[in-house]
Amino acid sequence: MPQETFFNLPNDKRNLIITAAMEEFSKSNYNSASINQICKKSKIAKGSFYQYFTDKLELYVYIMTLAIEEKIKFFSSAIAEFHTLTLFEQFRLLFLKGMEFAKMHPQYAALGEQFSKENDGTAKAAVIKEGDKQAEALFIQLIEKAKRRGEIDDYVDSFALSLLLQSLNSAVIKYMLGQFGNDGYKNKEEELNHFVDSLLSIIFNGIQKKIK
Amino acid sequence: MPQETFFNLPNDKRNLIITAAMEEFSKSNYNSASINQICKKSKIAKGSFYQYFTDKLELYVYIMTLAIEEKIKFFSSAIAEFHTLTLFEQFRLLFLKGMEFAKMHPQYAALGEQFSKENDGTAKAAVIKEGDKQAEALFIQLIEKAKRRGEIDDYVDSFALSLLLQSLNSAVIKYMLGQFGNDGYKNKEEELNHFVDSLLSIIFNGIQKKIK
DNA sequence: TGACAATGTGACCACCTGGTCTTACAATAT
DNA sequence: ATATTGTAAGACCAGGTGGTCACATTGTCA
Repeated sequence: MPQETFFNLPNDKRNLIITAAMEEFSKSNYNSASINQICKKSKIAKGSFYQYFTDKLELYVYIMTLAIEEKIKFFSSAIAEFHTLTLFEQFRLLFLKGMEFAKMHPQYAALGEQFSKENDGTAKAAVIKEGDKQAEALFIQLIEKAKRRGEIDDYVDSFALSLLLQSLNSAVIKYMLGQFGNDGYKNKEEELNHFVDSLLSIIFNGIQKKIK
Repeated sequence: MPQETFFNLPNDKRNLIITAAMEEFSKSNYNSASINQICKKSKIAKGSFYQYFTDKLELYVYIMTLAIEEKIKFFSSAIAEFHTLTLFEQFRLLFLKGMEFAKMHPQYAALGEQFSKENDGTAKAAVIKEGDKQAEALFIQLIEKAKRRGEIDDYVDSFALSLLLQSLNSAVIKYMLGQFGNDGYKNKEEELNHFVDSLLSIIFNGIQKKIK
């Protein structure tokens, strides 16, 4: 957590620092990200920075925590209504929400992308601390429940399916981040929806030609 | 390409440099990887290094090219017999070969992993140059052919399926690299085979409960 | 043996890094 | 008016970076 001096700052200045740090950490990994650049961008002196944060790691953890909190907040409403949905609808919602999140908060999504590529073990561990593997746990939970409801075949390997969904999810987000940012992604809504449906159709129906 | 002085080197010395560079580039990304460390590890002077390579980028491209060539060589025999196989068998072979490659050449696989995470656009572009998207092209080609043979349903979105397979492929390799390297992975053959079959079963048969 | 070219060497360069520390300033309390 | 406190500031530090260069060493041919 930052020092209190940081929270005593006028909102504008504090937000400027946060913005600058987010830009830097979504552009470069932990080692390559530069405190000097963040100071320059947010127009504060080096000495001031070290009165707000004890070191680089504290800033990194703080920024990542902000992104994670935002994402949880964004998804919580969707997850709340999960119990009323079939597994297909649950996955669909998860994918679409993920894409919507990346569209609405590309900065946060980019931070997440960068974090997933992070090499520095210390930095990664400091962010994760305890509650990691949430995504995997969530997927597996949904799958097992659907099995019990008889929605999907028992022979499906829950872990394999969970891994598949996770990697697919991140691939889609990465693909989206690549597409957006440059040109406008408006009016692509329909196209994206269709794409998600194609993916889910494969997973649910398989690709093998059915014998009729 | 390295300078001729590099190729005039005795094999031992040249290989030592290559090994050291591979270790460094698979541990750190382009920016963080250190020429000084590579020199120290391979016991050559800084000045000598710059007689073999004009700059860091040349070394990086050279090392990555070696890894790519090795991978292509490794896969080429498998791809040669593709026309005799069904799509399911093709995918299965591709996955198993990929895992075998990561097992036999963890160093090369780690280099590939690091490259997929690379932030530095210049370094990435220098390695890719023209012939990227080979994996995607290969997958799509296989899928389209299988469609024409009537092996899989026409309604399957080729691009979606290709993205699914790619992301799955990298996830499996990443999972394997995480497992191996530390403890021995011997005797895990059966477990890995089963895992691949689970994944392929999902893709081919779907997860939805069949009405009998 | 001597001359010449090729190669090895590490001190050195400018620049950048995360982090410190002394000084300067502003506001408040006495 | 003075002392105390909280903060802004940026010069400075040790250490690392990619890259250079003058010099030492070696090998080869005459």
